Amino acid sequence: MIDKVSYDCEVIHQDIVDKVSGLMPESGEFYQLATLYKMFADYTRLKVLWTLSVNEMCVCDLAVLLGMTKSAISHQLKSLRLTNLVRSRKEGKVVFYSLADDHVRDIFEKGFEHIHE
Amino acid sequence: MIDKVSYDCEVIHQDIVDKVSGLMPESGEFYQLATLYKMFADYTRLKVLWTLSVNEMCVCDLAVLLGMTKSAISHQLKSLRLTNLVRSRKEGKVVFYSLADDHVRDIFEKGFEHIHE
DNA sequence: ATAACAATTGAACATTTGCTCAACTATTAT
DNA sequence: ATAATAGTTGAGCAAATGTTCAATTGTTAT
Repeated sequence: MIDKVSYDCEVIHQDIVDKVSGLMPESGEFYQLATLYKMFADYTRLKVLWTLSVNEMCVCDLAVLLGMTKSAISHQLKSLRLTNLVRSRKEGKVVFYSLADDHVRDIFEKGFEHIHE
Repeated sequence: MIDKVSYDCEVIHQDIVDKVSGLMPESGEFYQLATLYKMFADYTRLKVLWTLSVNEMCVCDLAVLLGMTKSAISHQLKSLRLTNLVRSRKEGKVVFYSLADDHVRDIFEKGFEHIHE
């Protein structure tokens, strides 16, 4: 959480550095943001998120659909739950997962726009 | 690059799985997307990208601004170059980096929206 | 009670990742 | 030519990450 302070050169363009420096969000914001994008940065989690953006789904169905074990899926779902991207509801033995809100869909949209450019 | 095919259960809700399965993008799309989001998923790269979204900047200034060595920054810039998120122009000894296009800004916007919800 | 199945969990392991360090290239100034 | 500085690069290393495996919980059916 602490920014490193060692560097190996002097500023070349002080005006630009000062300008950007004055606008920079605090480091906590960057940590939160990095944590959010980390959830999208793994192949498996990405497919889980995309799937849930289409339909709520239980762990078992996700596992079959994505060709993984329930355990692997469950571990990833836990990460997604802890970062508040998905929520779950239990119905008997079955746990259904769905997106926590619509931001995920927005983020996907921008991502697809970029790779389809 | 090859999807695993082992899983440890049977589909429970065939209708849902079929529906989602029919809409699912091919795996290459997910790989591209994960690669894109990976660039946003690291604290340092995220700050580099944010900085460049404000102003073009040289390696040395980035290093001082972010409190890192030129080497560390240069390695990250290489990743960002290889994924086509930034481009560079050389002016004498100095190399200036800037965003390759506006998608980065869009993706940031959605990310900030989410963490500020 | 017992069996069966959905889901979760923690430890172990292999892979990936980001930084450091030292060596190197390229450009400019003396 | 030589020195100084901006930037790049590859190897090495420590930390983080994703999957597997085995054990466990919770719920339903017999």
